[in-house]
Amino acid sequence: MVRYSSPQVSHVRVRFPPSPTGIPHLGNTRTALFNFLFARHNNGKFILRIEDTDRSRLVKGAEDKIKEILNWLDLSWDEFYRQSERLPLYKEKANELIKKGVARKDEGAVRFIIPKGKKISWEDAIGNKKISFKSDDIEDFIILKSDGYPTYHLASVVDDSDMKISHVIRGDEWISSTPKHILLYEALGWQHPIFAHLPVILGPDHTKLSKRHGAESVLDLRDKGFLKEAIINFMALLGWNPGGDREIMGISEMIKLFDLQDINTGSPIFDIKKLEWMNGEYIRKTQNSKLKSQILEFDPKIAQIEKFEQYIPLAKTRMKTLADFRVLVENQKDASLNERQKKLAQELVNAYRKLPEWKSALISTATIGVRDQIGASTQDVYAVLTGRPQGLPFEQKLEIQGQAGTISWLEGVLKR
RNA sequence: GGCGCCUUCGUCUAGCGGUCCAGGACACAGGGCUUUCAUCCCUGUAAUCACGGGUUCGAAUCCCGUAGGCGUCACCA
Repeated sequence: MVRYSSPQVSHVRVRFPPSPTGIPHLGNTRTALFNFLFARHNNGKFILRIEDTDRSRLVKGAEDKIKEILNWLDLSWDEFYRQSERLPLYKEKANELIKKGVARKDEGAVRFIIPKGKKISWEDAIGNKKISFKSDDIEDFIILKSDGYPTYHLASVVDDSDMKISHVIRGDEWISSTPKHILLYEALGWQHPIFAHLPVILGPDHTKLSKRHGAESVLDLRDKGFLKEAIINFMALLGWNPGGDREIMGISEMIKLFDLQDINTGSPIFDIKKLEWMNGEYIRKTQNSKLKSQILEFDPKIAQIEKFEQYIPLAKTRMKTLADFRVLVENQKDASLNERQKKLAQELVNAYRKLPEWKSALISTATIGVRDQIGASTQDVYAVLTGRPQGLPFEQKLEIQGQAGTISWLEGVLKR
């Protein structure tokens, strides 16, 4: 089936509105990604809005972390707002609602009055379905707290209108709040934006993502050695399918293909195995020079390993994450050897000393010769040479490591 | 419990009434390549399309129920 890019929607303005009460997890970050993709696909604006209206739950540094995540992933925003700086606007609207008789004072707070016997419905852009609620099932709710700050409901409606948000793309845990928002839009005489409620990502235990699931934020994944390109690609494909069998896709390709119509209605489950595979795919297709800087950025101390960059082509096909590089390149110093392996080490030292030239072909024949002469196995060779049962192709690794370095390593092994 | 959303291999998904006794990817198993481990290549296991009723010549695809899962019922977002 031939697929075409979906047509552009005009005047698209979307927002990502995290509350600075913690570090966004993968699910929240994917919501940001989808908003970003939608904005860029339609040549619209992507707005970052900090929803800091709950003073008691503010976490210091959270806002910086949110920005760090978006910046690292290159999800750049076009406009920035902070709700705590817009208090007069919310207060004004709350008062307007009181004057209209649709809100009332309640112990220092302001409560919105739900009209009776109304049916509230909207067409949701995810799954193209109509969702409806009865107003009688909803209770009067607070819109302005006694500390003068608005609740999410009032603030988001006022801001989305003020900022001319065209599409509200958010997690589907907001579905049951949406009728409240629609009622507010109506009471204020405004038209509501298009709603798109994304199924949330679940953990392996089929419940909401949480700390228990390990890698809960993109920053944690980054610290484990995952590449942003892989994370973005993986997150995008959780719940979104651009059609066909395409899996490995760059951000520009995603922007070209993104369409709310292609987002699934069911909740996907986060499976780190697939992310690991995808990360490996990205590592393999990254240019060596770029991989070098990524490894250095991830683990600056790698620079202390002599000629480390020469190992990159060898390590590339054996890495799932950037963290794997060190393990591949560095020998295991405290491995214990049996008698046969010690003998192998001794004979190897003798053989290596006699080599006229330190080249992989010569290293290889010498090593295999000793191995067979002693009756050792290839696993023994790796155990002796690296301290691990397997590793980078030894003759190439040894050539890079150098004759002197290799011999002193083996002598160290023999002293244990 | 009320209200709402969801339901195709273990997982991500394709599928929009016939070409599907359901295709791809990850994971897993076996094989090839190979001086290790990988990469790469091939093969395989795995979904009676949650279940039960309809509609139709024909349903994974449409309709209705049931079950299960998830979400939400705060002066949190």
